[in-house]
Amino acid sequence: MKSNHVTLKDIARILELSPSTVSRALKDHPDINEETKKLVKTFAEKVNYRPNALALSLRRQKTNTIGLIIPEIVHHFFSSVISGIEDLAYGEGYNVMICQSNENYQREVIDTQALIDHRVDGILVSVSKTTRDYNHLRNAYDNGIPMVFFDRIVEEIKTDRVITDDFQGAQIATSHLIERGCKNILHLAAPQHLVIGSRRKEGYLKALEDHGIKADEDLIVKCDTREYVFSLQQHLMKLIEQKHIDGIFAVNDSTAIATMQALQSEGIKIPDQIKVIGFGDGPNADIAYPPLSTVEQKGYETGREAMRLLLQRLENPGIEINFSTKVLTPTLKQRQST
Amino acid sequence: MKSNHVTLKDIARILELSPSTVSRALKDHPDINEETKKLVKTFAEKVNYRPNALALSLRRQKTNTIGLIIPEIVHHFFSSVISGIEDLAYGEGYNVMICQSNENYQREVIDTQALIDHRVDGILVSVSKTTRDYNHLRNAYDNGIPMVFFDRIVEEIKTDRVITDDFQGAQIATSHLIERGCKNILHLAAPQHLVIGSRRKEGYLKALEDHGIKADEDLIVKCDTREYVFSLQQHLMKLIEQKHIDGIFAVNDSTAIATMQALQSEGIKIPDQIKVIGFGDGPNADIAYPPLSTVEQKGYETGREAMRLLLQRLENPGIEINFSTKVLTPTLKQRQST
DNA sequence: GTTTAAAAGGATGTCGAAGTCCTTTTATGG
DNA sequence: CCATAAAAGGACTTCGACATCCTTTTAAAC
Repeated sequence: MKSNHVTLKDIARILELSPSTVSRALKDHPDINEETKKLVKTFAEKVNYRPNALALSLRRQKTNTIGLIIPEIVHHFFSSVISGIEDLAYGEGYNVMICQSNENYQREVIDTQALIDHRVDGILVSVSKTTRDYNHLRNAYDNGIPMVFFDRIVEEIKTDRVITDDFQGAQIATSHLIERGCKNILHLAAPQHLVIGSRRKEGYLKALEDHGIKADEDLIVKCDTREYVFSLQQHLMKLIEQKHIDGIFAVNDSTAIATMQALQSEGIKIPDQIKVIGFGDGPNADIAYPPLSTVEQKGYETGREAMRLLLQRLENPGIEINFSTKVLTPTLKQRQST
Repeated sequence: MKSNHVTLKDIARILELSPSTVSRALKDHPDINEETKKLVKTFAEKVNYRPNALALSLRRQKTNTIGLIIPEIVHHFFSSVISGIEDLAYGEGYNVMICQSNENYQREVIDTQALIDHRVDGILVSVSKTTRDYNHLRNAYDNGIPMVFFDRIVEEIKTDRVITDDFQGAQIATSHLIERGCKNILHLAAPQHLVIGSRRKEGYLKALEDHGIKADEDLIVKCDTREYVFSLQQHLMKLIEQKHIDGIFAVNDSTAIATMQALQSEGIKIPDQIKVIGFGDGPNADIAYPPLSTVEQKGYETGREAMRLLLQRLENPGIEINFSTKVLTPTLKQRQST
């Protein structure tokens, strides 16, 4: 069993024509006789001829492939992004080459290089958490490959971007808790060196301020994973009792869900005694008990927008378009936890 | 900003050498003087020269890319599979081209064709639920592209396979329910034209038989998605009442979880009144209320094994190796729903 | 009967890399 | 001093598709 792809030359040899003629017959070139065209087309169909994409790309200097660098496919947000990108890309005749950095800087560098080596027409990137140096991306950029950053952007590199308004999202979430009657709201926060960490905290503080509630530094706890919640369980319980916590805004859904589970194991009723809200709206929110209210982060739209911005550049080569930043506003998705 | 990739010819022109010399200098060919080599290498490094992967693939008749066709990336099982595949592939110098069929036959056909067009060296496939015709895959096969099926295999095409022992998994799950005291066990099944659908049903039946319980065709309901559960809710409730159902084995976790939610909304206590077990063990099982007992399906291992089988063929071209089927045995993961 | 052009198709070069073959220069042996 | 070979590097070809340029045949025009 060996590779046996049919080429133009093969067809030409068998039909006793020149490769040029076969090529033109297949693309309805006026110089070719109708009879000949029919003959060639019928035969090509019969032997299942398909032009070699590599040869085409090499010749055309265009691969019709775009590269995607993404931290982790397992996260629902990112897999939704992929769908958004693909749906648009496919429609326009582009393929997507997906690379998973696994939140690993080294891998991200290798992936970027692989995409450049394959001469992708454009790159969509969401950088890994561990990436501090951006030379690999700048390199792609310098090679003239259009790039669009989404979600985890690199501020140092000026290009198109698609981001979620984390500040406003957090504000919406916190305001919602306040409107549902919460007075003492705990915020489980992400590390402050991450943009989402600080922005979401700021939104939380802004909402408190807007409603005339004094912020309390003790009510902001660094805790952004499921495991973290359980290891802090004792501490959190003490805090809840001392501060009469009646609402919790967690920086992401899985932390929010773990928190609900921890509280329930201590006999606390949700939402009656404490209301909980998350951020992100993956499918977990629906599965949790009670279903989790959260702020919906639009993965599919993020992908679509990023691809749209990229296509704009690819379809208008040579035309200078000012870089734009698309900000998506997350929306409240109320369920039974608030 | 235009594409400005450096080529061998560019380097040759600037250094006033021939392209051949530059090519050989870069690969340490003995015919080239050390001085020249150093000159070329230094310069190549400086201008960030990277060979064009397209040109290389065309010349070598090998792309070092393998194609992956997968139903839906959002599913935890499949994204784990991807990780398993990538970890092995990267190490061996292969890139992975991921295509998502979205459980859509048409898309799967297009994806397969795209992979063939790109002349991937091999293909890993898990077929979509809606695929009934396998000509697109047979086509790839006839083109001499090695294939490995995983999880959702096609029995008609003889090639390497990696599957989970669905029969045994279902048997383990059902036996577990019986051992926990269930007498009337409902099975929410996948379509029977899917191998996982029929095998899991058979495992369920075998477990009943082993424990001397008579099977009842009415207790096998085709229902394999979250949405399906809610649309069948009335019907299921009637069935549960009439048949005194005390245990449910769902063909996958999300169906199991949705079922628990549906039952709970009708006031039924889990596991006290009805015990529920799923299949797959994604991260959702831990989040569900109560945490879902399930049969652990090994996504990462599945991907690794599939890639391993494919590599075996790619690294031994021309050598005939008998097709093998690797069967992974799932294990019981008991939580609080049983 | 010759000019002219349209119709139909072939030959050649290009994209980028690299293997095969060929040429030039220099050194060594007899 | 010539023969021979090693050292160093260039020319040519190939992978597959296709665009550009070139050739042949035939029919129309004068």
